[in-house]
Amino acid sequence: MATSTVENYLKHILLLSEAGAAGALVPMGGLAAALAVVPGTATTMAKSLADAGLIEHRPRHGVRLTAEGRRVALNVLRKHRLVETFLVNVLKMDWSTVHPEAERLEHAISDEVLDRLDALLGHPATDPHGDPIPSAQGKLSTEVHATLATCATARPLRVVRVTEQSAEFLHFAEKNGLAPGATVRVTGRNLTAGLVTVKKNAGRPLALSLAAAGKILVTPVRG
Amino acid sequence: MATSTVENYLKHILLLSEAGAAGALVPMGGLAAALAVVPGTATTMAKSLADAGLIEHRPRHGVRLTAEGRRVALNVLRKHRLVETFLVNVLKMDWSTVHPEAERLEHAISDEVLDRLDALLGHPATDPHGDPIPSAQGKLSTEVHATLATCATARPLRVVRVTEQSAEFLHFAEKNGLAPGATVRVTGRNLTAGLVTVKKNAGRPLALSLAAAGKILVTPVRG
DNA sequence: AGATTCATTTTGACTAATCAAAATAACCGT
DNA sequence: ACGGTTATTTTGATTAGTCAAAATGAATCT
Ligand SMILES: [Mn+2]
Ligand SMILES: [Mn+2]
Ligand SMILES: [Mn+2]
Ligand SMILES: [Mn+2]
Repeated sequence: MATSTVENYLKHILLLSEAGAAGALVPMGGLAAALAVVPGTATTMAKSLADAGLIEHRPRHGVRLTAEGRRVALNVLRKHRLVETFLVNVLKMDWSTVHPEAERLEHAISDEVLDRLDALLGHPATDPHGDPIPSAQGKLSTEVHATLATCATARPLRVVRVTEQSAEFLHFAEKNGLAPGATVRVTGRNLTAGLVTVKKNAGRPLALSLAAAGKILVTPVRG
Repeated sequence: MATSTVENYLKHILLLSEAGAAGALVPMGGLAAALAVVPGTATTMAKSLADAGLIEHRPRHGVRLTAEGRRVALNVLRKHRLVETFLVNVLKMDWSTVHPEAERLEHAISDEVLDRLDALLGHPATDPHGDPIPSAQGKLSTEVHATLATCATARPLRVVRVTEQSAEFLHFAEKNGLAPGATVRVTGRNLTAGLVTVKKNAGRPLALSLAAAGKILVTPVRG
């Protein structure tokens, strides 16, 4: 069985490669940063993961998951996101606090428990943050969404995902009605000032930095 | 934070000391066996737990939990048994398979999740095996029960606890109507042959070894 | 009491995971 | 094509946890 450490490396390689261009190598620097280890540690680990056939390591360039590594990573990610969903939907925990819990639980639950959680929750497609939950068959939705920093202005939008796990940001998003499911409109965007203004249906306008706006993924409201 | 290893050592010291005489030292041999490590490993660990103030180590004699060690051990045991209860009552898993799951989950859930599970389950007093769940305040029921090997014969009894976690034995107990809640009577007991015969209300008699019978704890049926 | 047995501790070695700091290779701008 | 900047890898050391096997102490049995 893969250790928690190995699972974390694989999961983060998956997340970083999903974030980057298709087929691109994940550089060691980014991986080390994501795992909060020093670069040399990531290199050492990369060598051993490559020996185990879980990743492909192009020295000095980066790493990529093998088919087997991807399978393991998707399983861990599925556990992570289903656990978050369970903690919020069943235990009624706040969506801003469940990430660190899931970070540990993802390594502790069996596939059997995973399946039962999935059934209990009604086979959800996304977790409380709108992050897609890999299917039992290992399919991970790659649907690409606009963000408050890039979407069309003036038209009504539905928030579908918040790509940040810090409690601070999640609290802020919730407090300001920017949690998944909410409806908003972008009323202004100033690229040079790096500022985005949004408005809730009947609310006061809210200003966001481009960086913050880029973390709120939206889709045009059907209608 | 205590590592999983430390938590396991403390939990097993607690279980062994509850099993033995009050105030008695837990010998290293038993501890090593319970943890499935070689005796030297247990000794090494005992020294470091003693340094951390979690146990008292009388070299060549055994170990005992300090107040702080007991507090940690009870918290882990509470997590273990509440997790087992959750897995059986909510996820509908078989009582014979939940122990190994809980063995890992007990180290992964926070006190926050623990409290919410406890509330979700309605503050249960015992887990699916009848094992008492330590209270949030750290009280562990020490109620002592008769077993099928020691109880009065002929009179109707209620099974209250099964003190074995192997799937084999639990399966056997369930298949033969000896799970907690069941009603039985001891129809015969031959100490020299080491055999106990029990009968379910309207069932065929069942023969058990004294060793097996000693693992089924019972209480006289109120009437 | 003395010798034997048994449990416990010690010693030396190993694996997984990590860091600090030095060495090295790739990249980039001129 | 060269030199400098930056990312990556190497090297040497550390910590937690473990085992095998030798050494030691406690207990038991004549
Ligand atoms: Mn994790
Ligand atoms: Mn999430
Ligand atoms: Mn455990
Ligand atoms: Mn139990």
